[in-house]
Amino acid sequence: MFHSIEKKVSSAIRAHIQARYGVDLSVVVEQPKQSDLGEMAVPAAFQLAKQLRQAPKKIAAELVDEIGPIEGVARMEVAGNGYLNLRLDRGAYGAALLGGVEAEAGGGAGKVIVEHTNINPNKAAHIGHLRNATLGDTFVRMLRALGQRVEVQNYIDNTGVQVADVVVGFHYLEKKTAAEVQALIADPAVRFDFYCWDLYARISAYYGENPEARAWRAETLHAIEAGVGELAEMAHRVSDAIVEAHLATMLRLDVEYDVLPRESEILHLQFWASAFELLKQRKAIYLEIEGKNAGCWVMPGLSEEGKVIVRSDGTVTYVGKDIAYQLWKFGLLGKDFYYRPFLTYADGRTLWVTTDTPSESSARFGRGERVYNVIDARQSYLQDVVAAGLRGLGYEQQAEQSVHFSYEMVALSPRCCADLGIPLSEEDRKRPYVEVSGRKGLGVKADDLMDSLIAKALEEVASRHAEASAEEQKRVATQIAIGALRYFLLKFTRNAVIAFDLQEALSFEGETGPYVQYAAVRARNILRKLEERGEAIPDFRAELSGEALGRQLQSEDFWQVLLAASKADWAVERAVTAGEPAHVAKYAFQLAQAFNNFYHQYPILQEQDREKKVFLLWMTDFFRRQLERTAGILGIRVPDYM
RNA sequence: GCGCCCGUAGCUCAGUUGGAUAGAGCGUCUGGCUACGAACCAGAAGGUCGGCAGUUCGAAUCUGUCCGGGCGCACCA
Repeated sequence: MFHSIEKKVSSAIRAHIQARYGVDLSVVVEQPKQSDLGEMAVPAAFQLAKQLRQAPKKIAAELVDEIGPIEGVARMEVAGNGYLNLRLDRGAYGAALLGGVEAEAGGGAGKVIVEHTNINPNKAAHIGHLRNATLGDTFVRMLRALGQRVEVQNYIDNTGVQVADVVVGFHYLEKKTAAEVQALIADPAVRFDFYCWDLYARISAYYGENPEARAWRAETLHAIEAGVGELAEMAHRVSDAIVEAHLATMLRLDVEYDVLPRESEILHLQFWASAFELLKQRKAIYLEIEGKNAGCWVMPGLSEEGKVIVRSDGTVTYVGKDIAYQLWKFGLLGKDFYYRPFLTYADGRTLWVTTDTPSESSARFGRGERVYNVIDARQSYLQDVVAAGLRGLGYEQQAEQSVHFSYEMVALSPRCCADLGIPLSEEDRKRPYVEVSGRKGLGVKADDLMDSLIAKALEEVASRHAEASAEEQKRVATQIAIGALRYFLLKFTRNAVIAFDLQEALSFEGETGPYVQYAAVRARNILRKLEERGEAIPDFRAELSGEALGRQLQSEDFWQVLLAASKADWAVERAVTAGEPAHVAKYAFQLAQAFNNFYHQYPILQEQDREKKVFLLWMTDFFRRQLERTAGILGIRVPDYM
């Protein structure tokens, strides 16, 4: 609603300026700093001032006088040194919202692929992985809210070094057979992903003290690649079990995927061989004959010596495989996976996994028009190499459409380490934050964190709703805990390093998920109470005329709340453009804040004037819908009560 | 050495791509429960936007430079 008026305003002013001054100006519409300045501000006169060599104030005055009426706009005035401030026709605006005139869903025609999570399947997920998944999942929800077709991929590196290391741990350190590992996986008393977390830290430490043990890793990697024998069998069991654990962890956060492309299939279906041929044919890489990279296939341009893609022993590097995978995502590889169903989500959607054996399934993935890779900022160099690979092959457009959706790492604050009993060196204690390290087993496990949050929320719920059943309390507490966690991870912009602090994350007050949930719960409570007292929810469209809306919206308070609530789509659209889920989180918080204020100031159910009461109830209902929708985009559920 | 990111209230962070008097949460202090449940609301204090120079009507935002911190730059992934 807001957005469509904004567009009308922009094009009307642009057309007028074109006709009157012969200048084509892209007219920007801003939000005034203070609400009493109106709903929209246009700084066009400042831009025109340069070209026309006239005072901005004079130009602005001319514009106000000469532009005819714009639909939906009640008044236009000059403010400050030359701002054009606009005030909307409140009655008409309210009537349009009441009538349910909603913005046309206008996503792009092509499919967008978002790849996120991508955790090595060799140990439990930690908070860094949660930031990745929450950012990716929220961005997916944002795109879908705008009507965009989106495919969610979670890449599984099930044949890599990290899986190999855990296998080495089982085989060489613990002397376990594949069958024994399988028994461990099946043992309900063992958290297998937690077990591997510790084992991975142990084997990493062991390599440090016994460098010769790295030969075990090489041997294991070969076995995995060949796909036969005890070690390969074990790798399979381990990675499959950990993938299931990761999916379960993510499901607690309401994060779901469409397909799991796996490294093993990329290997078996020879994706690399196809990509290698392309790269050679189109001369995107060359065989180095001298220097330190002699004997390697190298991609030029990124640094003086270039980036090695194929090693002198003929094996391909990780980036090389990533280029092949990226080509597949755009449908440029000339090869495809086979797929089989992996699991079915509660809403009936199927999660597919790649396979190398031909199957009947008609599932098809990839062929995206635009690809977002949610990967942390430390890998930006490698993402640049992948994009350079596409360019080298002549796929300039696809390189443009490959977006490294980067974010900074989650580290631990020194205080948090102390709280968790993690010993720190003298040096680390002075740092602003300490980096999480899987190799050192240093970090906060995702499931542990969620458990702590749920326990804390449960205390609060139990103290307020002792009458509710234990099961119900648990459900509400879980929704609150997850809301708190997702909001916490989303409220920072992507390039801020999060110095994770347990006490801060456990907070349910102030700018938090529960604050947002609470506002929506309060709105619901009003409507529920009304019905409990035997009153029906009024037929808003029948009872509220345009005049009535205009009358009620004279109140600055009411108008501001309604205006804020009507901007949900506008906020999401801007956030998508900026690539910042944090902007949606901020909007949700501000909306909740506006409502809490309104709620406190106006006792709606006590209102005696019928028109006003109906109006206030409508506002409440409208607010509730908008906030629930926005919370949903953030992946935050609204509990039945709090 | 080269590249990227960061530096804004005591702390943690926003700041609509160059606009109006720089904002929020936490913390501190003051006040508010008649259930539309206070996981809330109202108010106060708190700033040389790291420093300097430049670009222009106008800079937290752009450029240069310096200071301080972080992360990358493998025939690892």
